[in-house]
Amino acid sequence: MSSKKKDLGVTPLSEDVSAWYNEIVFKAELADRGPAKGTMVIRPYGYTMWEILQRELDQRFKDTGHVNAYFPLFIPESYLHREADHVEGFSPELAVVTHAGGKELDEPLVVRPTSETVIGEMYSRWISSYRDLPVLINAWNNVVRWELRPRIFLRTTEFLWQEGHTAHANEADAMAETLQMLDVYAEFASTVAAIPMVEGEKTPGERFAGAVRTYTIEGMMRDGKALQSGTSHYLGTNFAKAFDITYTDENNAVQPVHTTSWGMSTRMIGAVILAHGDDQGLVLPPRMAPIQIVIIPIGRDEGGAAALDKAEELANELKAAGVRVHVDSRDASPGFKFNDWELKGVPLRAELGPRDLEAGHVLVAHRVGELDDKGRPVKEQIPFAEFVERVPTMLDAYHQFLLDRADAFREENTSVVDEWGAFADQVSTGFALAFHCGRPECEDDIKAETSATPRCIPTHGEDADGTCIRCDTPSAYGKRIIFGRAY
RNA sequence: CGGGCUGUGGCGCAGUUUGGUAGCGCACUGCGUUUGGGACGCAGGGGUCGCCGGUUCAAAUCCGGCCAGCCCGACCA
Repeated sequence: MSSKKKDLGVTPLSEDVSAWYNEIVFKAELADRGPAKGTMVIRPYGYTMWEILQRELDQRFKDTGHVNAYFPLFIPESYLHREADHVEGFSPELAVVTHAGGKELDEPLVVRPTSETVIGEMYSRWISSYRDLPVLINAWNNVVRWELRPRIFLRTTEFLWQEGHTAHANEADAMAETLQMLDVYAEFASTVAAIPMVEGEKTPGERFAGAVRTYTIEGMMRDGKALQSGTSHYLGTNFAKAFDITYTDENNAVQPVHTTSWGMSTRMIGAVILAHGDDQGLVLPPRMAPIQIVIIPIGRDEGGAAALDKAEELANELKAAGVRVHVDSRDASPGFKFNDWELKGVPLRAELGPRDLEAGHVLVAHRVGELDDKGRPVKEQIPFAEFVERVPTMLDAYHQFLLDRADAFREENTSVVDEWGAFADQVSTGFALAFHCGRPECEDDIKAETSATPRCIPTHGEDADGTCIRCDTPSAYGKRIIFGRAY
C-alpha cells in the first residue's frame, strides 16, 4: 500500500516542499519545462487559471478607470540607459538582440524586462497639457529577465504579466494611484485567490530600480516563506526627467509628470499552489479553479449509463448557473478518478452511482474539509432538487474556509521578536515582526546570518519605537517591519 | 555565476564498483473480465543508456570535455 501510494502519488508537501512543488506542477498538468533554459510551457489547466486571473484583474483595472494598450517587445538599448538606477538594476538580466535579418544591428535591441522606458518615450509624445492627465494605461504582455535560478511560475526567464503605467500632474495624485492599485491587488488576492496579503512598503534596499517608493503585497506560503505577489511603484519624476515627459499646467508653467507602475505576474499562480496545497496535491480556491466541481458517474451497463445521463443533465444545469463543471466519463475506476481530481485540486466532487440515482441524491465531498474515520473526505447527500442551487453556496463557503485557514496559518507563524536568537528561530518557520535601523548593510548582514530579508514595512502596522533587532541602533520606520525568508 | 548531487523507454528506478549483445514497476496499445477510494488476466509496442570525443577486440559501465536538471548561496515579478 505505502509503496504503491508512493509510486502513484507525489512527494508529501510536509516532507519536501521543493520536490512537492516541482512534481505537482507537472503531474497536475499546470505547466511543463520549455526546451530553452528557464522557459515554461503553460498547459491548458494552468493557462485557464491565468485567464481567470486576467479576467478578474482586468475588470478591476477597468473599474478604476484604466484602459489597455500594447507596447513593443523590442526596445533600443540606449533607452534603458536613460534612467541610471533603472539600467543598473536590470542590465544583469537583459536579453539583447544584436543580429537580425542576417546582419548585425546598428543598435542592439533589448527584449523588454519591463516597459517603463518605451512607455516613457511614448508618454512624452502624448502628453503636453494638464488636460491630458492623468494617463491610465495597462498592458498585458510577456517580459524577459535572464534568471540564474529559474523555477516554474515563481521565476522564469520569460513570464506573463500585466504592467500598469500611469502619469499624473503631481505627487499626491500619483501616490493615490500607487496605493489604490496595491489595494486592488490585495483585494484580488483575498477575494479570488483566497490568499491574505500583507500590504506594505519595501525598504530602500528592496526597491524597484528607478522607483522612489515601492509597495508590495506579501503572502505566506505553506512552508512559512514569503512570496512577493504584486508590486506597485511610485516613480516620482525619475522617468519624466529621463524621457522628458512634461506638461504645461494651468499657469502656463512646464512641469514634469509623476508616474507610477504596477504589476502582477504568472508568479501569482505559484502563490496559489504554494499557499493552499497539501500532501494530496493541489488545493485550488474555487474562484480560480478551472473546474469548480467534478461529477463522477459510477457503475456500468444500464446503471452506469443512467448515472452518466443524470450527471450530464445536472452538469448542464450547473453550467447555466455559471458554475465551471466537468463530468468525468473516462473509462477508469472511481477510486482512480477521486485521487486524480484531488491531485488537481478541484474544490468539490460529486459522486453519482446507481444507489444515489435510486435515492435521488448526489454525494458531495470537499477537497479540503472534514474527514471520516477512514481519513477520507466526509460525503454529504444532496437531493437532486437542491443540488444546482446549493453548489454556488458551497463554493463560496469553501472559498471562505480556505481564506480563513490561510489567515490563521499566517497568524500562527508570525511573531513579534525583540531578541536576536528568537529572531533567527522565527524566520526559519515564518514571519518576524521586528525593529530595524534601516541601513542596507545591516539588512545584508541579517540576510547573511539568517537568509531572511525585510519583506515590507506593513501599511497597517502599529506605530512603535525600539532599537534594531541586529545592531541595536534606533528603529528607522516608526513601527516594526516584517522579516522572512522569501521565494 | 560559485559549492554539492543527478542524467538509463512517457514517469520512477536497478544495472556502473569488477567493461561482454539493456532490465523492473507504473504508464501506453489490443482483446476479455471489472467499476461506491489508485481493478485484473492474456498478448503487444516503445530506449543510438544527456551530448561529443578518447581508451579497448568490446563501453550504460573506464577517461576527458560539454550540456541539462535539482538542492544550497548571490540576483529577482
